[in-house]
Amino acid sequence: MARDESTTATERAARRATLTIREVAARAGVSASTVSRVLNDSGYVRAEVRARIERVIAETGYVPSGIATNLKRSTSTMVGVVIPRINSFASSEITAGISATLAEAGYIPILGSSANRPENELAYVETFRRQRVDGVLILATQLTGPLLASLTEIGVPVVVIGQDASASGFASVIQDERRATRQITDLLIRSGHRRIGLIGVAEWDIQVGCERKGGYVEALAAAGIAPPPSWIALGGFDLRDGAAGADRLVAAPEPERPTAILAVTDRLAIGAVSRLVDLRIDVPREVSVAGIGDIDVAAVYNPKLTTVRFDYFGTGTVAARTLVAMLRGERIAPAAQVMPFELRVRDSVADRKARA
Amino acid sequence: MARDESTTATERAARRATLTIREVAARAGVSASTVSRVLNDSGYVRAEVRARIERVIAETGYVPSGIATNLKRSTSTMVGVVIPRINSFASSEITAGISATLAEAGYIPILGSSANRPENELAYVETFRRQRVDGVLILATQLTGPLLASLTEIGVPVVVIGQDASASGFASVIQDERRATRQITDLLIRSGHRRIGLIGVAEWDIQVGCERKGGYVEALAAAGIAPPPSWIALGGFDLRDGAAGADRLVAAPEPERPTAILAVTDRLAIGAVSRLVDLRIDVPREVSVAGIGDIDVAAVYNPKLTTVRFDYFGTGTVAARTLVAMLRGERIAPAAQVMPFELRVRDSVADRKARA
DNA sequence: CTGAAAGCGCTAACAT
DNA sequence: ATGTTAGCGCTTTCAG
Repeated sequence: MARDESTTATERAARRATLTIREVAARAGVSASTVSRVLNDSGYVRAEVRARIERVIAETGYVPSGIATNLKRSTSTMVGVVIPRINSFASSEITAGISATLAEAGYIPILGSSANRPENELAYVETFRRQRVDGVLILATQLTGPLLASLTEIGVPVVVIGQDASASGFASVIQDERRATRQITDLLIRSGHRRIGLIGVAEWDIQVGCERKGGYVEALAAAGIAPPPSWIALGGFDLRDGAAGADRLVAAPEPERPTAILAVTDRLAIGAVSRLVDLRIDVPREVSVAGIGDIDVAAVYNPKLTTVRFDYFGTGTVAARTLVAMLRGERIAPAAQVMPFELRVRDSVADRKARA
Repeated sequence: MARDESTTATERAARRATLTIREVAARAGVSASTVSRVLNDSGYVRAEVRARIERVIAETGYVPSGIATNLKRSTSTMVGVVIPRINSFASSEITAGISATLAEAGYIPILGSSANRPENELAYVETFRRQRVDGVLILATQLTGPLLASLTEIGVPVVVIGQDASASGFASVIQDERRATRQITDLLIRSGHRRIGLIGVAEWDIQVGCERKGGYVEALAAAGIAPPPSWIALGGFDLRDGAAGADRLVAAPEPERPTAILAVTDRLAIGAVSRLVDLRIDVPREVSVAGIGDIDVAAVYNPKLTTVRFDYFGTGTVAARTLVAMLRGERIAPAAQVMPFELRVRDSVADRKARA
């Protein structure tokens, strides 16, 4: 690819002005409509003429303007996707699932990564509305009133991920956070633990903050256990927050010091284990740790992490498929589809009954 | 938000047909041009008239069509982003950096996740071209001839990430893969290791497959070491590939069995360590392991992984900033910007000299 | 300060 | 089988 080094690729290309369908038509000696017909393979075109047009297209490298087509057809083949943080395991898996499904159906995702700021989420939805996307997929931190209003007024199909917005009229794809958390907490209880700490996150996060904590509390309550405040450490989503949580829980006064810790996220669990190891506290012999999510490294962490698996990629796939169905005109009830989950019992939880 | 449950949010919204600027103008008793002026805050509009128009806009919830604006102005405020696999640590960090920077500059990313398929990469670039994006950011698996041609012909600014395409006239943002790998290999050598195995990936991947392997070979050569085939295990990017690689290297005949393993990726390193642990081989006492990349869990893995840190988020930021500068008309030379890296010495590599 | 007119690049009746 | 015409919804001279 040796070239004139004094110009950039971009400069070279810029010299060739972008062709229009009319210019292609002129060069082929036909009208624009005929070119349009071969472009869209619609209507009748004599084989000879079609060949001539195709040759001109090939020679000139003409690419029709999607913008003009969109304006004319009043569709855009674009789907707006709002994600809180693209650089997290769950979000990126969901996005991958969405992207694959959308691509297959001929739609292209335009992405808004909101950095967990509700105001950004609203701003992206507004942007999508201007850009006249054909549909919206949203994984929102918080479904605030204005956001819901904007989603309603946008006037195109919307699928909400992660939160049940069916009461507001939106098809939703959700995880059963509460039940999953309850089951993993039950597992800890069944393993003979009674003093079970929680490393959680702030409660403005509906799923992870509220639902998961709720599941934990419910499971304990069902076993007749009422967790004292010293068992609960709330913070952010960072690995460090996991470490800080471990510090806090382990510092509880001896009679109530937890023998097991449930972290609402695998990352938090890993942060916690790492800190416990630093503290020379053996996991799981002295303290058991369980996570939630089953991120990829959970299975190869040392010790291998006991957790509950959510199928994030599948969640993205299901949401995108639902949207595509709506886009095709199928009438989808505004109900919530609940994704399945699965306990993954590995090595980070010890059975106290066996020892007792 | 109690509502009539028999209709979806979408259906309710669909009843309101989308307004046009002309309808807004009619309601405000002015012409479309005047509405356009207030929309874009251009030219003069009497305060009273402006207020009237703004009221109509607020009441009707009118949102101008970005598509029409784009067609008229022949820009799109959209930037095409091609990424091999959105659901990987490095890619998602890069994308996050891109997304944040682009948002700040008023551009919105449209995303193509190519699943590591060169043909998809080309297809996305073609799609971007049709959609008349204002610029392209591409992290390609392979910069094939057709891809390069397409990027040249697209006629808008392009920044290539991860590979030096400056010879083809493209501004590029790259990591110094070879030098980084060479340095971490040197670290292993300085720690007293002579038999150093490599867990690598197939060589169609330029950066990770070729460059990193090259750095490893160079460092060994400089130390007068010629790695026999039994030291090199090539595979994919998966955690399992790391485990498989560990199996292979550890099975080398005793006199040449590696005392240290360099995995070209932290994930591979973690997969390898996990397998070694299963095999009851102590890391780092019996076998040292180092990775490359410094993914977030590297610092909290058990043992903490010695690796080299690349700033992926920053890479995305720099690439996006470069593109934005080009978009603003600055003349950017088609050169490669090399991102810095940093050795991260932690606990997974043992010093053999100390013991000897 | 405001309106009329032209047109961005394409498609889709409607003619022929 | 092909061309003509009339816009899609907006912006932007150019007049007034």
